[in-house]
Amino acid sequence: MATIYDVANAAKVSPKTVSRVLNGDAPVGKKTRDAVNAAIAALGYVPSNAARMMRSNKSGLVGLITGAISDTIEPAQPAGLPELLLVRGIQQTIGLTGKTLMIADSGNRSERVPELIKTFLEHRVEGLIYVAPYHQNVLLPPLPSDTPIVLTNCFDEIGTPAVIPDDRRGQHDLVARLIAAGHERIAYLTLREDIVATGLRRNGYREALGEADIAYDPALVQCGEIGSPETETQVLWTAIDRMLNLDQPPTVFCCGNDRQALKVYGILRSRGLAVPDDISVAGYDNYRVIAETLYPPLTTVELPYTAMGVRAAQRLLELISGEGRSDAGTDVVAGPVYWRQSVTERRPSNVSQLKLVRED
Amino acid sequence: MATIYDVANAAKVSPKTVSRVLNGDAPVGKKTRDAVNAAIAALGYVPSNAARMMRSNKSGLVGLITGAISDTIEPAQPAGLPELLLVRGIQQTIGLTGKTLMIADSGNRSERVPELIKTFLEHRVEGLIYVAPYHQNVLLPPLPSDTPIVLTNCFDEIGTPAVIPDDRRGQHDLVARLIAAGHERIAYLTLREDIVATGLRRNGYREALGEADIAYDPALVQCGEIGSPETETQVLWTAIDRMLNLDQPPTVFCCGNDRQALKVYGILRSRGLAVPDDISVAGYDNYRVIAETLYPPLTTVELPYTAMGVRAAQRLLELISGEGRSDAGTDVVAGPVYWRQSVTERRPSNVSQLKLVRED
DNA sequence: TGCACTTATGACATCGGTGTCATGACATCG
DNA sequence: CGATGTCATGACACCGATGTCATAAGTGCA
Repeated sequence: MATIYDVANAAKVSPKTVSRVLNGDAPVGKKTRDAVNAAIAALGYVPSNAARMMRSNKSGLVGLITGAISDTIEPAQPAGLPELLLVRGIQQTIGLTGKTLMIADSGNRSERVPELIKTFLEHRVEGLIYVAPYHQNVLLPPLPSDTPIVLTNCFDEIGTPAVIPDDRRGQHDLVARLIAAGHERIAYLTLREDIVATGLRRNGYREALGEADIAYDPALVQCGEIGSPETETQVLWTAIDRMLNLDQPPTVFCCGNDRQALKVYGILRSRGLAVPDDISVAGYDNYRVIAETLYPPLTTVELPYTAMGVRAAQRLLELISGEGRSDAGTDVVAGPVYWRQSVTERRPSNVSQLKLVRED
Repeated sequence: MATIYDVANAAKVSPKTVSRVLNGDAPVGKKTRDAVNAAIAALGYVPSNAARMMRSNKSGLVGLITGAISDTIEPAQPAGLPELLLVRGIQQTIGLTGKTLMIADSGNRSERVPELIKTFLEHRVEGLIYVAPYHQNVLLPPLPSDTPIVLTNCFDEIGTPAVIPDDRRGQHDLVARLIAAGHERIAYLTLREDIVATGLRRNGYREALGEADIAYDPALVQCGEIGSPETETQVLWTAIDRMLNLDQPPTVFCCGNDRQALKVYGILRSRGLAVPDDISVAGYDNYRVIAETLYPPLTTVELPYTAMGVRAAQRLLELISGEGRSDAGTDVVAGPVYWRQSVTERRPSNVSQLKLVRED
């Protein structure tokens, strides 16, 4: 690969003059400049970032650590793709600044993370972003204090800058919207109990009910994701069955995610129930391939991965430029409700009538 | 950030000795080594890759150019995620070698590609991988001859090393399997005419029919993806309708991809047809979130993105190490058929009976 | 015409590592 | 006991850019 000296020789000038042409930091005579540019083109010269970095100490690199790309060789969950939207948002934002994103993958084995961080530090990245595959609590090894880091889709307990989804508000807004559409018996099929989102979303669900003076009925809240993936359909089937046989059965099923909603569509139809004429269904995530493609399209809440990625990258850029504060804490990002045809609009007027009837 | 000189001073040795401890390229006395390691730990020293690279000319970097991460700000296609499995396969394979992957994103605007290539060359990447979001023909700007490149999910007409999916064989194997299961009237809802895969897959479809001496019936092959995304459901509905009203209606619908199959499930059920009892459905891609979650689970062919990513990375590594040949042409990767409950097994014995009946 | 000033260019040191070669201290062997 | 070889270590140059400073040529103004 040609160097700046080769170019200087070919153009019969000093290396420093070539440098000036490249960076435009001092005026260069037109004839000289043309000769240099001609030499650069003829030799196919591309300046070396490494040499440049040695003097400037600016690498122009941002490191991204994720388990999202290859969680395992054969991912247990068939989902596990949407969180790549986070990477998309980050890449878009970082790319705009002219910096280059380096991606490393922990394969979701946290013991590999320190090694990846070391590689990034060797490349003198200006900042780091850590992306978790789902909303969770993490604990990362300490970093040198001059390298900022932003956690994305996760948080820790020492106040590291973080960007997480607003699970409580998402579920709240969806349920509030269902209530506005006239639903009162709102079933909720949750995700596994041990994930952070489940608790937050149930809070949102209860909050929305409370605001509408609807009593919380534990019989309407069941986990739809117990046990192994193989038994999942059976678990769902049983939970749905139980709820449909209640004295006051639900008029709508809220699902833990759109994938679960897809399963619920199939189960309900196998029982001869039409969506939404006999029963409404709502999801979570706005996983578009499912939500928009399902027939009828699925009402759901956006899990705002792309927006979170953008926000995380912005925060990191602020930290790098010195504007941001590393103690500014956690950003919570909410996503909108997408109202589609999987939920019926019952008339609000009917709602009050129903209430009256029931109060008789 | 501490340098090797700081460490040398702290350990009271020469920088070269520190270098030897780091790289183990020459024996170092135990006491000296311990002192050096202590100094490294105390100062939090991390060697600079840039400085290292200046002498060694080995960057340890591989560049990946893709439009797959952010095709546009608001992707027109709600799909556009599975091709990230390519990135996953590449990352896995590159990561094993200790090299670091740099990712840049063209945002699917090809005019940005030269700029991205330049950035990578400045970082002196050892090789490049270009990933297309779907199987297509591309034309990249020329590269310096000492930087190898592998095209993935695309190819060009000048014989650049490439890895593409075996669309013909995938569709062939699926149809052959359907025939083995006793199906003869096999409908085929294709993707858009202008994409490479459509032609190849139709060849595979015809080939499989030919091998079983089943006549090709153009009435059974219709494009399911004409016009805008909004009208897609309508187009599908019409195509399905037309085929179901044939004198000899199909017993199975092959879809252009799993997403289309998901739509077809909904349409068939709305017409009161049960899958698979009344009519069978097959997809393409093995997009697991859909194929495994659909009820009943979907028979489909794998579009072997992860395997292709692995293969592409392997080929690049061979080229970098000098083993591979840059004129070895195009690798075609086939994926297996996933046989699930969306297709009925008709008895082969019945098939011959049916044939007899028809020949009467 | 001479002096101050700008413009265009080059010489040289420097960034942080590593390759090459030299050197001093021991160990081994005839 | 001296010659030879091995081991541990250091001095120094070099990789390819760029910052600093010096200098030569040209420009404006008194």
